[in-house]
Amino acid sequence: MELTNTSYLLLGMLAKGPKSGYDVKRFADNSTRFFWAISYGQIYPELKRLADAGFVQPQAAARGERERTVYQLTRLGEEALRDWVVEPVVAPLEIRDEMLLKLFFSDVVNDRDRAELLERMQRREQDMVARLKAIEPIAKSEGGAPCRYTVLRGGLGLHSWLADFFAREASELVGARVASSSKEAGK
Amino acid sequence: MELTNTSYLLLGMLAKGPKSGYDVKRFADNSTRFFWAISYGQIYPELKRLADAGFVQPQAAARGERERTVYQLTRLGEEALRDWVVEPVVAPLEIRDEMLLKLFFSDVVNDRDRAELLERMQRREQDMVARLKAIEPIAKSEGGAPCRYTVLRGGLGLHSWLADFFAREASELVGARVASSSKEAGK
DNA sequence: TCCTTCATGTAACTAGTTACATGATTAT
DNA sequence: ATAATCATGTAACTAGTTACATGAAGGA
Repeated sequence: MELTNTSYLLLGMLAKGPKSGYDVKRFADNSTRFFWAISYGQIYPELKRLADAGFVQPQAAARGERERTVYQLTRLGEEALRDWVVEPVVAPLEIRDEMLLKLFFSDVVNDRDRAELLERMQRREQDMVARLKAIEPIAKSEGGAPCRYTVLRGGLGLHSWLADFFAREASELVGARVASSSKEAGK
Repeated sequence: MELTNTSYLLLGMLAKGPKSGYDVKRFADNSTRFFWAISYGQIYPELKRLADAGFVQPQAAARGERERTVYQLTRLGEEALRDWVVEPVVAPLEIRDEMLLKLFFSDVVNDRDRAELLERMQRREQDMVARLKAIEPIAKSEGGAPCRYTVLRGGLGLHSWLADFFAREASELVGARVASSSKEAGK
């Protein structure tokens, strides 16, 4: 069976202890989703595939009347995960950003509109920094998983840098606009 | 007709002058592809759709026997592009990174393997910086399109920051390993 | 009582990539 | 010669999202 990165995401999640599909989603939304998003439409079918192939072991774990299945990583799953982590491939960091695309083409609008776009982008990054900071204490305290914290600090630094960059570019534009309009006024 | 971000990418490209599908791809691979990749499988059908809807105007532009169609932005296309750029939506910056995913789960491997992963990630970012630097002179000299250069500087700063971060993390790991092994030796 | 969270799932859809085919032109 | 680039296209595929359905449990 062919394992995709999304499969390994699931294996990795289960390496931290048995989880239901719901648990995985909840945890992923506070961690991996910032560099590898995942939806229920992938999680549930993929957990079944992984179970069929013996990488994970399903266990009934109902709470009262409410059904619940948790999956536990098998020996095979552990090995597959480790093999994947150490496999020396170099994959690109992929970025998709509609706002950056707008910025790239924003020569077709005036400075004021471009400055507003930059300010929106700055705010977006600030918001992201705030979100990441909110989960920092949890990530920090997670014993036995220092990597989560490392990755979080990376994201924090990255988005902080971007916030600064957009702020700088925006204020430069506004500054230039003020300067030229005062020149206009001085004429 | 519903326009997607990919449609606007094409309109934006044509705003810089009439281009064939091939031209668009070539230009995109040196610019937008770092934050919005695009393939022929999207370009050619989408150019036709845009032409049908009147956003672009196809023109036969064969070179010798070799067929060639260039597309020119229409008034309608220009307006659609401008409207899209100024439309005040806040979209997230999406990242997908297999290596970061590996790093996140790398608690399951030893320090040495993790350090190697970090070094590979550092090299990847360095390579990206080199690639971006190679196109810097072109982007800088492009008269009338300062935004391309702005975005490029952003990418350059971003990947430089990441290269430093991974280098720092890697050397910290290696340092700790050396320190602990010398402690072992000192016993 | 009603809202939120817990919990599982799938069908339909959208976006995007890969791999291929075809053939002219230009550079080595 | 022949390799690289120019140029257009599509069919098949893969990945991933969205929207929906169902219903129990727990807290306000």
